[in-house]
Amino acid sequence: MSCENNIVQTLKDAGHRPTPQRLMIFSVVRHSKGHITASEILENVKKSYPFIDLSTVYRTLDMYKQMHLISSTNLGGESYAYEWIDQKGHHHLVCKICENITELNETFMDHLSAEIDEKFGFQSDIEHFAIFGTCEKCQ
Amino acid sequence: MSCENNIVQTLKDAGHRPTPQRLMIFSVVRHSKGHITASEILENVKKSYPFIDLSTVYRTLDMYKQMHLISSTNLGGESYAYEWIDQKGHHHLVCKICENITELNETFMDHLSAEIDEKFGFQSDIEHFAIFGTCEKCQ
DNA sequence: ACACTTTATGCAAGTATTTGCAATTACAAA
DNA sequence: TTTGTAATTGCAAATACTTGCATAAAGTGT
Repeated sequence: MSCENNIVQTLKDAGHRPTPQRLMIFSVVRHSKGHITASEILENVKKSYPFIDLSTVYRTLDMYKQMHLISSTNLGGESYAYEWIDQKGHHHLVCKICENITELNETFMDHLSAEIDEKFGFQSDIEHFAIFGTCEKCQ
Repeated sequence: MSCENNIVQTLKDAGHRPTPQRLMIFSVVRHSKGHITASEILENVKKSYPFIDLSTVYRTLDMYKQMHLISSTNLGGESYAYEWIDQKGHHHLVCKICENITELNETFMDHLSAEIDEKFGFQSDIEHFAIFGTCEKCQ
């Protein structure tokens, strides 16, 4: 999948229209370092196109999510964190005491995924998980 | 932990007051078969005490959650599903196509938990997880 | 270019959940 | 019992996200 360069084609192939709003939202999420919230996306897109509505942002994010191009995660804050999905999904350990977030780029989830597929024939979409708990320092 | 009979003592031990509202909410969640939503809890409690407010329900659920007495899960619907935690946490496989939910009472998550603890010294609270994906029939 | 069909957008109103605050209640100390 | 203090409640208002609907834009055929 050539998500990087060819979002227009990717959208068309999936039967969706490559509207300016969708491309702008793509661009903001794609070039944001790490997580970004829906209203941050809105503010960013508004710099180039002030008339965009939050509902369009949410609808577009939903669409990209269904296409597995972005992930959304509840990281314990008040709003969801969105992120462009690169090659390997990644996960987070969120400490409920100090609120620190550790990245988990390992293949832990791949094992789990494989086990679930084997036992239940269920293909899991584990692209981005947040696991809550207590970190080493705070125990 | 004697969650079943002695909620009053459990609350006191944790430094919380066993108010009528909290006991009623406990009772509704404890005796509900399976998942229940915040507004279902509200409606149930209102049968005995019509003046209770939704915010009290949410605050009480948060408190029980922090005490690890209940779990809350986004099962893909519009509102969160709450559930009393019994001995063993359990998990769900939610099919995004047919929306069917499979229970996952196995120890899959225990392995994962142990691995994370080993590598990162991070104690994870994995009591109730929902894993989204595609079930066997819908693939 | 023109007309036609379908999809996507913006707006306004809705739902789920959270928060601030003044009034009330639980509990402990006198 | 009475009184004082801190926790808890209900209410109202806020926030995050979703949905319905009329208009506008995109894609297709002529």
